[in-house]
Amino acid sequence: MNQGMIESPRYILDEIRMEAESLPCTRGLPLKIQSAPKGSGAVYAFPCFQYAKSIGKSPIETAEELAKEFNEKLNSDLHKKEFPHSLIDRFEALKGYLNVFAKEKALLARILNDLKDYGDEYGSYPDTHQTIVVDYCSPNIAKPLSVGHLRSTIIGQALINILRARGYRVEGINFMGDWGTQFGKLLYAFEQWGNEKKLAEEPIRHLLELYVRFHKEAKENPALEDDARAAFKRLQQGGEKERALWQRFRESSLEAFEKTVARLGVKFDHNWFESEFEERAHDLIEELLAKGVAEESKGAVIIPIPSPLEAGVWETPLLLRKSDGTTLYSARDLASALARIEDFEPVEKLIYVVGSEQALHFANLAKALERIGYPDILEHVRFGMVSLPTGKISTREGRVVYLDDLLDEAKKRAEDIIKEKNPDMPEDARAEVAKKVGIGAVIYADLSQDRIKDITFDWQKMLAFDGNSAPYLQYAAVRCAKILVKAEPGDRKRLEKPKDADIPRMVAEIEEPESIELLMALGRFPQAITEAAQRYAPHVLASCLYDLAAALSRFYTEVPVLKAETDAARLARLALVRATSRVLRKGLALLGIETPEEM
RNA sequence: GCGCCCGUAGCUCAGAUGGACAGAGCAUCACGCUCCGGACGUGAAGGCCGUAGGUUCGAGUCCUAUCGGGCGCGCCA
Repeated sequence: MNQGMIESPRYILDEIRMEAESLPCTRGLPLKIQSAPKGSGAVYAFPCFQYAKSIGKSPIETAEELAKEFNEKLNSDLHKKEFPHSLIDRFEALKGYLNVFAKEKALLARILNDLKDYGDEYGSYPDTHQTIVVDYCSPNIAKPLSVGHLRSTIIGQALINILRARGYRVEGINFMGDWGTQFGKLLYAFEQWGNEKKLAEEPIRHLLELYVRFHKEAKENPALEDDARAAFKRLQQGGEKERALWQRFRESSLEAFEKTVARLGVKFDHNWFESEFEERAHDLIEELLAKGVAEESKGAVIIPIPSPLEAGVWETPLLLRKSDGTTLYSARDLASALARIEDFEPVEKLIYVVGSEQALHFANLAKALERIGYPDILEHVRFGMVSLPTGKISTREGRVVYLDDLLDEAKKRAEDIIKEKNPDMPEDARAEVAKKVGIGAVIYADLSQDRIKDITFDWQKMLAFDGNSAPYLQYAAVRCAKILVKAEPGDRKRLEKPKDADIPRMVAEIEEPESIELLMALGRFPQAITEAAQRYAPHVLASCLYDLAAALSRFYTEVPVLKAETDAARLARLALVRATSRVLRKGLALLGIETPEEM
């Protein structure tokens, strides 16, 4: 969505890129800039193959010629006037690539400077004045949160945080499924087998029991389905008894959901209910019929979807209203989408963090919105299915892992490890740390990989505590914190109130490859936020943080901080450690993961 | 039957918009604390990127077939 957006660069790497791209000689040439590979020493590169071909020369020769020309331009008075604080040192040709080298010390100084100036805001971007509405979690009442909803919730929350850091105004909506024929089933089931006391004490478990029992009995006796439909009809028509009971299902469920989700650090901006769009859906259907967007078909109301390939061929339509006159989920979803557009006007995007299995529904919803006048507004941020080693998750058949159980187990395993690694930690502190580490591990296990892939649920993997895992990142942050705690008060004061003059002195001290690599890893953080936001891909941020933690671990073993040879070196390294600590914490927080002080 | 998604090291995964030798973690083997916490670091081994064609100066990435797995396909949500 940000592609082509012109913004003044806020961070150093973007600035270098802009400078390289705006050299007079690149204008008009078919040169695309890209990041240079890691060990090359360059920051950016222009591949010259295509251009070389167009002028009929070898890429190697072309790159060499361009390097010569670019270097001349770089040293010209014109360029120096346009970029008085130029950050590009030189261009070098290598194997058909034109590599852009930054002035290393200036680059390092700028990163340190950005870190100092922005403090905790480092990596964040200014307000874009654009609003994005994110639909996530969105469970069905009467079903407990299973590990499937875990994905929507943690991906959604991470995206919300990342988009906000990128400067978007975000409204997060939890859209509760509290309407539809299934509530007829529950109403009927409660009348038959319900237990008042259980409903008050354990609403979700009880509703699930009723749901499962209904389906079991309905298998033997299909007539129950009719009873359920009748019960739902009474609810729709405002039957007092049904209304009251349904209201109780709703309230107790929402309360339970919010409690569970709070354990993941998630709090919804808005709780919307599907049932509240029933009336609007009816009105909308009439309006769309009148406009000719919707039409009747076999007694139902649909929005026809033409095939993009063949004229006259129709694909599965978006079904709005059943032949019995009741609205369908699609209609309520469409009405709610329009409500979002109105309530939060102007809206840039409506994002739905929902599993891939609903791809068709959202593709059709997007086409419907397009016909109503909102093209390109809906974005289905899909993710793969979670299955269990024993097979597909099935609430009806009791094949589920509940979110609460998973989080309990995560905490327990983390506690065992803390007991082993850090036996002196007092018990109450241990419980608190175990919560952050265990739940962090669960969140990271999901967010560290591309969301599109299916996941087979695996305790081992969910609760990985070493290697590329949340605890590894948290551990790196904890090591930083420990160094800072042990630093002399005088040093800490200098770090708190740095002077501009400190920075050149620090840069002069940053010489070891581990230190430079660490600082460069810090420099890449802002770009990771941009890319993660553009692609709706939290794993881009996760992998940037992993690289940073790995750089810190190498730095930690190779470069002494408190026992540095000189005062100046110690201060410079302390500044690196402090910045790393902050960035790791912030990055993890964006993913929805807390960092303990010790572990 | 049609449509969408996935297939990269023994296992779990990065490699978006085609580009410089395909990278991590786990597991395996070998190393490393007189020094800020070893939930760590260093190294080794491990790959015809499912298969076959094609486009391109260049393909893990794009196209076409094909195999394997997942999901979906009008009155559920």
